[in-house]
Amino acid sequence: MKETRLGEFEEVILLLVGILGEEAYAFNIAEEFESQTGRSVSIGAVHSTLTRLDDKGFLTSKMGKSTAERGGRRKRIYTITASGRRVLKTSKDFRTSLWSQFPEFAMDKLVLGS
Amino acid sequence: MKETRLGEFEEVILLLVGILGEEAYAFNIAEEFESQTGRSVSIGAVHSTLTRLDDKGFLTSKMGKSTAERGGRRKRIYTITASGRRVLKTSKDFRTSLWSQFPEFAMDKLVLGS
DNA sequence: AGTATTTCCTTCTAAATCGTAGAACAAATA
DNA sequence: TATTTGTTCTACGATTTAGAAGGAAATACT
Repeated sequence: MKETRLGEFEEVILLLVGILGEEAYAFNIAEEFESQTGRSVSIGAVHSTLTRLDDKGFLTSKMGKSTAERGGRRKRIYTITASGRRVLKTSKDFRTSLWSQFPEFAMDKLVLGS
Repeated sequence: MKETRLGEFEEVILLLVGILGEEAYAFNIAEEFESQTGRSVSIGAVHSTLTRLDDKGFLTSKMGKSTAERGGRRKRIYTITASGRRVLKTSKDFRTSLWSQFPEFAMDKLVLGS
């Protein structure tokens, strides 16, 4: 429950949990990660990070219902906490501030998504 | 010279080097870091990160002249490389993309610096 | 002038936390 | 029971963090 720092991988995973909403469970997160970054991750990496994020209080989890698809095992669904949102926001604001001070990126503010 | 991943602290330090320009030497970077983040860093942390960033080819360094102030020892000035710029840009674009997908942050795009 | 002291800054050493991979295990359907 | 979806456990390398040790230039002191 100690609010420590957020590593780079941790931050991405936390954001992905926020983006995926009800679909935020390890396997899915790993797939989303790969499709968004193009780089591959091991499922173990995602799981241990999720656990660490949970320990820090940035997210909580609950077991979901098992679905009716073949092998559809019960999933552990993760949800971002208020504390998690806060740390993400802080991180975002900080980076935005830094970028705006770096001459080369300063004007990128207006060219989002290019 | 292997272009590996960029940790969260590494990214901030690299950005700070870009922002500080000719004044980018360890001590100064550490001070700038503290004033911008409010969190304290040990000088050793900065130095080892700078060295690692150098190894990865994201920045280079050269010894500067000693200044005329008391104790004004020669500084090692760091400069960001093209590869460093590239990795920062990639990281920035990636984060921007993720944030825009997180409902809660999606519209923050227009409210920079708040 | 010559030496000690202070200040600014880097290098080295060590330890804790984060990031990564993959094997082992569990539950549901066919 | 075989296959598929998923989680939990075990380990190790890389990043992050701290602080001690060392070194050079400017100032203070005799």
